[in-house]
Amino acid sequence: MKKKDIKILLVDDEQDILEIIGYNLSQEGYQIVTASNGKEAIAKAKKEHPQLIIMDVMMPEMDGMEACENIRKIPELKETIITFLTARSEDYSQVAGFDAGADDYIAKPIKPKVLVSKVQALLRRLKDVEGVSSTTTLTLGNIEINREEYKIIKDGKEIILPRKEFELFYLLATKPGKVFTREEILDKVWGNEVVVGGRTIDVHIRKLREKIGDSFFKTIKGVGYKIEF
Amino acid sequence: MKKKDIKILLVDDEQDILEIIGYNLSQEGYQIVTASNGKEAIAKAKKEHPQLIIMDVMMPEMDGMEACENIRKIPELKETIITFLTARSEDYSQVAGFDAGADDYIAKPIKPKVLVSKVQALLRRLKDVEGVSSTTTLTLGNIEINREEYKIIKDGKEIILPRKEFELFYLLATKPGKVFTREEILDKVWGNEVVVGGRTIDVHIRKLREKIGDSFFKTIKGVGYKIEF
DNA sequence: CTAATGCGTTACCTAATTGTTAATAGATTA
DNA sequence: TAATCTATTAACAATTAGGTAACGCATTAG
Repeated sequence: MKKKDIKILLVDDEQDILEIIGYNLSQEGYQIVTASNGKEAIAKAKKEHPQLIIMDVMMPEMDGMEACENIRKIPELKETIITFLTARSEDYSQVAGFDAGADDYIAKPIKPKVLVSKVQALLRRLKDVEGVSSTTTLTLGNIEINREEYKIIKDGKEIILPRKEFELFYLLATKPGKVFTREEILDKVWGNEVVVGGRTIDVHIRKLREKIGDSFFKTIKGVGYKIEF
Repeated sequence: MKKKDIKILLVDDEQDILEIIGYNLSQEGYQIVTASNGKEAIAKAKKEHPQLIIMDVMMPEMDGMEACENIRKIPELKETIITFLTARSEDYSQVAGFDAGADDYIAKPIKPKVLVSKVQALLRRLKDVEGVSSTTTLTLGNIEINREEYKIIKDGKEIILPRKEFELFYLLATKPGKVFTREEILDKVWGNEVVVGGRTIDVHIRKLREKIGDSFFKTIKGVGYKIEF
């Protein structure tokens, strides 16, 4: 999905904030729709079907929480990402927003640049959904890989892997059967600038074999490794 | 909250009254539980967690006042509305009832219709609390988190947490199992421009481990923390 | 057949990360 | 205003992850 196809609904009772945030986001290429209270927000959300709603918590007429609850009840907007804007002082209410169905919250004041990168991060979630890996978990045979919880479950047993091991395993698991060359692995797991010795990958593979099971990992000599289920 | 999810505990030593009131309220769709004396009332209250208790003042074994005081001492029942049934003559006891922790009283005899509307009015109070400020408590296993009072109840014991600790705990508890990265935690609990030292999160986690129990908190090295029940 | 190459394995070292405690300044409350 | 209580930091301890060296084994090219 291209940026210009993405519609963002901004809801705040302060005109200034709508303008500042709106300006910055539209500079990035997003389509911006605004509303200045909860009721208006619901109406616009219904009409415009935005992918993302950024909403102040404290507003006249109908506050953000209530509006959020209402929006969540609209079937077409189930997939919409809702994030709150909250003043830093009222911090506990931030967390409270989740009950109302919010996906995230952002503390005010926020620098435009930070906001933009936050929005991008939030929308990435959306993209993923439309792309390939809709779920956070990847299931392969009797093994379940949960990116969110950073663990894998094999035959119901939970195995927690250190970062690098997890990433290596995850990489291989994204395309079972595909052979990943050493170069490819280094590139994706270690990053392209890091230089490590020649035995590093082997050692990590070994640890995975130990923890997950030898049989899953296949060495293709002179080429690299692959995973098989 | 729907009517059928609302549980009302009726306490009176006269079987007739239990039946009449119980019938009328269950016709309205409420769930009814009964007890015929104070002791039984406490036991049932503990077990059933009613939202509303309607209790006669004069009863054998243990009277309403005493039962009320006892019920008020049970943390999980802090939110329960207790109302007394009193004979019109003994009006002084009405006032006394508030000391015991009662929220209201109803004069006997009362016509069923009047009673029903009273009950509805009382429950509206409850609804408001749960509606506007969204759910007050989050329950996870044997731990109940009460956002309004910045405290948690574990195995019936109340633990009061300072703000930051509470927020951190609450954040983790919103998604048990999910690993929250340090970045994420800082972002949500401390806010996006606050800069704190590297050990701050650890220290807070440590305090939580101390107060709530070590076993709930899991460190994923190189990634972050998560909570498990 | 033998050397060369590539991979597997183990043990170990170091750097990074987290745990713990105590001290201090800032908030809050009585 | 004094008396707590909180949040944060600093300093140091403990732990763990990541990486490497060294060596062994297997395969293969010559």
